[in-house]
Amino acid sequence: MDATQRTDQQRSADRRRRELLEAADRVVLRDGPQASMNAIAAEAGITKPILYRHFGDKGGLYAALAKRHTDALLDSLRAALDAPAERRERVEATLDTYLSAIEARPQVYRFLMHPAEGSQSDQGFDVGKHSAPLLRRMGEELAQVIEERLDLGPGSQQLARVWGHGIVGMMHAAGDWWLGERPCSRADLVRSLADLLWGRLAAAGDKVGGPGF
Amino acid sequence: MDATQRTDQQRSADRRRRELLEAADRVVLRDGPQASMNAIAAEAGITKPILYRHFGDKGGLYAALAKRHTDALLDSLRAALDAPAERRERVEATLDTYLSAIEARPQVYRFLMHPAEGSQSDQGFDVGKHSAPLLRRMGEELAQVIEERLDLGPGSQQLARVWGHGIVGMMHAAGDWWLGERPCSRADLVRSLADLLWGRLAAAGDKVGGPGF
DNA sequence: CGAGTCTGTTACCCACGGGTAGGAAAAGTC
DNA sequence: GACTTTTCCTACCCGTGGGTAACAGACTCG
Repeated sequence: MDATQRTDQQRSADRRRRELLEAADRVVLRDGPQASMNAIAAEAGITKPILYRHFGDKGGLYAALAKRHTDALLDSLRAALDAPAERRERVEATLDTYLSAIEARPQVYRFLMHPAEGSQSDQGFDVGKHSAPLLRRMGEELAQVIEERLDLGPGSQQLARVWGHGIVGMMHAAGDWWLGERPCSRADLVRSLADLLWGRLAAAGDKVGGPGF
Repeated sequence: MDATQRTDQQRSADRRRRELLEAADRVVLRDGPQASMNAIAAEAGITKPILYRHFGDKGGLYAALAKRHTDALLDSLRAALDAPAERRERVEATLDTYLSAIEARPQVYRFLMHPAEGSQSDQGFDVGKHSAPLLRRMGEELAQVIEERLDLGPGSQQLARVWGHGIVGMMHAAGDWWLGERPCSRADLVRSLADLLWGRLAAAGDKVGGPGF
């Protein structure tokens, strides 16, 4: 049990771990949030006990998996948010980044959004609650960016958080619906959402002949 | 099997059905989307086969349950949306109506939002897809109202749908987050969201000293 | 009274999914 | 080559949950 041996073992263990996570990825990509440990083990070409040796239990695997994707997506979003451009442009870039991601791997993001679903033994305590599901994390992250950069007057912190979560929810729901129906191009969707955030709802005139909205 | 007998039977069957639905309600209220047929039968004081006689299968019960609440909530929302007041006031009333509802019965609405979760035999076809879960229906409904009453110029139909789903998602996510953390009063939340829809995001000035957002 | 039916119950089937024990096999060790 | 140790797989346990078959009592009707 000397040092070099230790590192060798750890190296191989890490490699294995990565492989397993990638297999899990593929399964989630195919089965969505319903992915079972059996299926994941099968996909990885190994058997369940190994999975359990590596991740402890299902929650552990899920957490590892979630962390991976969540971090990746959040990095992309931060990049879009930090680009040197006008505010509107950056908002559009951020929306587009998110939509591209869910478009490329819808099942994965369904899994990330609702980590609790598909589990039956986790009845007692909701995994989603303490694994900080993607939506919450994105909301908080966005809130922070807003609060940092915008001058919102008194109560700005509260306001920023509400907006953060609200905007993320808007993005998510619109994205979900759009994925299902594909009623327009991604660019159109981005523009429409940005328009909404830019106050076009309040600015629009009442339709002639009808009761005002 | 003459006519009056038929009606008697039907009457009693209907009453029973209502009782069962109310029991199911209570269970969902307690257990959320994980409510099982066993639990519901127990709560109703009867046994599973009766449930199955009345609703066919789990999907049937879920659909009936969902329809009930969905219709009720949508009616409230329509009422708020149709009130004789200014646009901003009506938007706030609608937001407040929704938030009151989820505040009163959070588990029920978690169930309505994600009808697919907690089911294991429905793997093949997603119940949520054809039972038009609450979020989608609200989105479409709102889209219709927007499109009917607002003059949005060319592409108004598309725009209205995007906005409908987007606003509903915003409401939902913000509501979810708010329920979990209670960072402010309902009224504050309503005002903040309305501000967001009114374009304060675009109108806000950059914070002095930082990079613009 | 006896035949059919409606209602409800018990008791079960079956599949699934998380999680683990215990033995086979492979790899290192003297 | 025999002995230990580690690694991994087979085979299973257990709880759960949807769904059903088969039986038991009430009620009707001839």
